[in-house]
Amino acid sequence: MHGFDQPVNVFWGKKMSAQGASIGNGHKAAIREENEKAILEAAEEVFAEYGFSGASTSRIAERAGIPKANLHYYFPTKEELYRRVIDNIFNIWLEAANSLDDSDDPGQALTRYIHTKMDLSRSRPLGSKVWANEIIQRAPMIQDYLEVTLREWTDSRTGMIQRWIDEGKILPIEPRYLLYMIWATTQHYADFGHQIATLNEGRELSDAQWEEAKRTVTEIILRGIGIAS
Amino acid sequence: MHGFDQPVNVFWGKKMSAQGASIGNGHKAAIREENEKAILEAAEEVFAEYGFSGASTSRIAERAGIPKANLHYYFPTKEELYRRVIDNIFNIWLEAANSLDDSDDPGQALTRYIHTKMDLSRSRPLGSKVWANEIIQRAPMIQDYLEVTLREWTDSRTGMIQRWIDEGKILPIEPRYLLYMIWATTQHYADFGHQIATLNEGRELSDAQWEEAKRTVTEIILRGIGIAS
DNA sequence: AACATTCCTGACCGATTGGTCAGGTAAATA
DNA sequence: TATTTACCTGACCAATCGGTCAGGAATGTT
Repeated sequence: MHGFDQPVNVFWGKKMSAQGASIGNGHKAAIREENEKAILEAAEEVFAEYGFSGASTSRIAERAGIPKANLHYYFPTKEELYRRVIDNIFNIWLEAANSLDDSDDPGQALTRYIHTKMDLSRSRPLGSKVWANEIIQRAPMIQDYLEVTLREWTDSRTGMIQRWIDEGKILPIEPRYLLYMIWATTQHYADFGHQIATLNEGRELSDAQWEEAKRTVTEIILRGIGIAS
Repeated sequence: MHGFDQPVNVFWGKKMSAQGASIGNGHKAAIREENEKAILEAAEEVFAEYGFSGASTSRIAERAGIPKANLHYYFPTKEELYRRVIDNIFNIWLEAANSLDDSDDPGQALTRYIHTKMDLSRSRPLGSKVWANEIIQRAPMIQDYLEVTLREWTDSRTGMIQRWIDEGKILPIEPRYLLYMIWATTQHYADFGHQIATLNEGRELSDAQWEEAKRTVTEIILRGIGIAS
């Protein structure tokens, strides 16, 4: 993977070629920041594709362009690195979750939420895949997230939806299964993006196709719960 | 994992304890059938949870209750075993796919298809998970299935849906995205079953809850494309 | 210039990986 | 009963795994 038996001061040259040009200011803190970012990005890619057990630290290091030992300098264990990746993903998820609130009517609120989730599936598909892998594996690392944060959020939103039903704003359906449907449908475009691309003559959805998908999903769900469009 | 340094003819005793009582007729063919079945079941479990790269043959053998060497006697390579598992899953998927046909009106056809897919998610969640893992990993093993069989099936069904639209039986939506929505929503109950159970106070959905989920999903989708219910 | 701190990495470790093989046992055939 | 065939498995293999470590290089501080 790397050369060996080379003279010692080739290190400098190797470092440059491995890490690329520096970003500007020469602080140590900047080096740290830069390397941690590269590692976290590579880790998200590899964890998304292979899951926690299937991912190898050497593969992550390779994709980040650094030796494995250097990866372990910044992130002592694979688990620690994985937790950092999961943390980032969950925070992004939380942000999207906030877009579903009670500030306006059901149609606007749900449209905004569905669009936010769809956009997230396009801009950050890796996060969704890491999450999917984690759930498929029965959430060995994030069970606490599910039991606390996600449960509280879900309870509050099902309550909100139930109020919409009680006020006659939407048809009576079980709120939980509406939420699951929105999650499933929007995240499908990230998790199953490869299948969708394959069925699209091997190409990723174009901007226009993406907009049409968003529109179709939103229309079916809103009309499905009795909101005219 | 297994004992060692034991007298040779303990083999008999070990074999019995490892494989349990024989199923009846003592054909060699029966032994083969029985062992292959046990291995395939264990493999589906482990591949579902860890994906291809994350799964280990020793773990599969352990779960099947046989030594790893015996697993490799029946399935020489991990890849071969994986292909057999994938084959089984795809055949089941094909069976479900046949339930979406043109023999009756859109409402009945789609209701039957959604129910079949939902039932499959409950009875065979592992298959769905193996498939999900494979797609997330960009389908290294089943790309041919996607490009040929799945593509042909999808093209024929989108054509059928488009005809329904042209005949004014359902509202004009892009057929592809309707299919994706059905796949996403129904398979979500298998792939994300752990998350759903966690949000259900840690319990799997009861029979009644399952029926309500099916009803909710079907209602929203049918109403969403303009079929009254 | 001297020193301290942080960054960096080849070489290495024990454990586990997918897979092999010699040599055994059990069943089918003759 | 003798022989062929299929089944079974402990022990082993090279490769890879996650992780360590000694020690050199680069940077920051004085």
